[in-house]
Amino acid sequence: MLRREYDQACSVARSLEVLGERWTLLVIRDVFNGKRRFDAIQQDLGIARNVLAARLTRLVDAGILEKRPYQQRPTRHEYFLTEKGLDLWPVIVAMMDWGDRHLAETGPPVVIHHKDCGGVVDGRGYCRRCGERLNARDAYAEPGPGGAAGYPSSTPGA
Amino acid sequence: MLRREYDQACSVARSLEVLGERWTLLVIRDVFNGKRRFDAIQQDLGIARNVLAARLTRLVDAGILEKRPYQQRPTRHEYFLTEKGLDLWPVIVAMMDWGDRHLAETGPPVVIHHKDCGGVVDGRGYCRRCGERLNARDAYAEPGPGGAAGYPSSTPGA
DNA sequence: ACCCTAAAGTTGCTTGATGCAACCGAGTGT
DNA sequence: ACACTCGGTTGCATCAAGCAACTTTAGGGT
Repeated sequence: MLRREYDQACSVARSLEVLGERWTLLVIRDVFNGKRRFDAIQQDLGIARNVLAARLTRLVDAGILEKRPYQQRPTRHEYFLTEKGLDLWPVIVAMMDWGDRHLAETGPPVVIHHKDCGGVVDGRGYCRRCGERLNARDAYAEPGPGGAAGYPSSTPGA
Repeated sequence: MLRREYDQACSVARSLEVLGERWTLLVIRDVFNGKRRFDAIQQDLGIARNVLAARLTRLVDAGILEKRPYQQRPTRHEYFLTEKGLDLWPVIVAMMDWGDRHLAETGPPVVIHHKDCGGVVDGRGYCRRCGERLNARDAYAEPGPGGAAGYPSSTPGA
């Protein structure tokens, strides 16, 4: 990105300075869906490896992801969402809902469910069945009628 | 953008194919805030004119903005949000809320209010005072304690 | 010993999107 | 006649993204 900053007194602009680069939100979505390792994300997105490395370090620097070693010698790490990262859940949900309603012809490829009651989650992050207002930890994703592969019933790890 | 498509069966990815380019969401935010003309948006964002032209035609093609002439000879137009564009309001609200909570040190630069009761709108697009679930037409933006210039009490035109 | 595989990147080169400034065309103001 | 406005378009330079090859530290097979 040429000039990374948008220089605006606006929280949308400030958010986009961190999230607005190509691939960034899809990387975050993958981590939400339980893909925590470099190669898993790289293969899922088909993103260039150098670009993925740049995005991950930037997200770690921004406090959105956390890098944790899961083995030594050789050291291998996984990426987890921090609280700040988990707070992005409503953004992802709102964007998914908009795409479901305006871009998906064959129905939603992915449906989000409420863990406690199994109800479907709406575009504002509320459970359609019990009406509860949810956060990232209260929900899980599953393939929908639009047919998405690679969507395990994953929970956002923290 | 090199490969515009992310090629994923996911509504987040499909939404980002339209919205994910640099500047696009800020252009939409400006139209939400009543900036409907080319030069108004260009001066507010400091975006290159050719890039703004490209974004606007793409957003019109995508059915998010609508181009309407407001005078003849010479023909001048304004850009308005369509229903599809107005439906992006929850995305903007969620992103603004995240930035307010995690990036704004001096308080929110902009606060969204409920037209009917004047209450403040939360990150899910609900009125904190009367509890109503709101849409774009129910709300207006005003400068907040974080100090944002150029935020008239504007309503999203349609 | 030797070869293959794996994870998590790094390096170098090419391609394409962005930034900048200048220009254009139709009409208005003085 | 001249400058000015709005809504762009054109040309060129720069920087980010894409791609493939390479690296490091290990384990497994023969």
